[in-house]
Amino acid sequence: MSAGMSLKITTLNLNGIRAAARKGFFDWFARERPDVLCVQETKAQRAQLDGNALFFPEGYHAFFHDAEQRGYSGVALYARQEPDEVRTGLGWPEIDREGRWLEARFGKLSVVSFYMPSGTSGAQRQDFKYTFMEPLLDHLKSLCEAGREYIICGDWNIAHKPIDLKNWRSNQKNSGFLPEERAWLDRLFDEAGFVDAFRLVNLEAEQYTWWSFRGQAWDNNTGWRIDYHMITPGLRERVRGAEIYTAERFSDHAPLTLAYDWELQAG
DNA sequence: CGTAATACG
Repeated sequence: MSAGMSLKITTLNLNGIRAAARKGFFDWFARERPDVLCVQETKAQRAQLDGNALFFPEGYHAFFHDAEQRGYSGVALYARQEPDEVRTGLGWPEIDREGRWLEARFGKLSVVSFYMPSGTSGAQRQDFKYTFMEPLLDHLKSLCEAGREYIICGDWNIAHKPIDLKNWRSNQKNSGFLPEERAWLDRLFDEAGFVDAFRLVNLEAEQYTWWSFRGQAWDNNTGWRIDYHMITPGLRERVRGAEIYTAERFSDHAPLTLAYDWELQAG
């Protein structure tokens, strides 16, 4: 019987870390104080943030994996405890130059900030997404089998089931809810063994994490659940609370926080 | 419609 500590982890696609900061995101972060914060779409280079204390909050170690292209993509991770090791990228140049993967290792637990390519801008980017998904599934399988526990947080850019978006009927031919993408998530769960930690503890409808800026999507709650904590099966029994924070709006996504019954090992 | 640079989501 282990009465472990609670580990609180938040993920959020910021749609620009500087814009999110102007909207008060770092005030929320300071109030909420998760143990680990995973963010995506920083849309900034490290050099554009250096020297601004806002982006380096007291009590946190900050790590960045920027895209080569200015103002584009990029992920980051903030941790109260210093990780034993940080790995940026997957070792795949096509993906790594877009800054989409950052892993922090704490003992036998890894926390990843991940940003799946979007296919919404056209066929070329959808092909890029599919071309990446194929080897990624094998890679995720190997992670699941490696004897470590993983919490892969981020914007996966795929809604899994009709319950995960408002207008599922009209979106079946749109990127993010294509049958092939949904089947890939099925394989992530059924073959690789990953678990959608939020869905494990919350079975309600209309639990969205993204709303288009266009029209009145936010006001009408016309959303999609495309941000996830994907966890290895060993963590299944350790998921405690789950919350999507919508009281304030820092970007087109909402912060997704889960608590785990887990104590980080001292480095 | 929004971020951040003239593309991408």
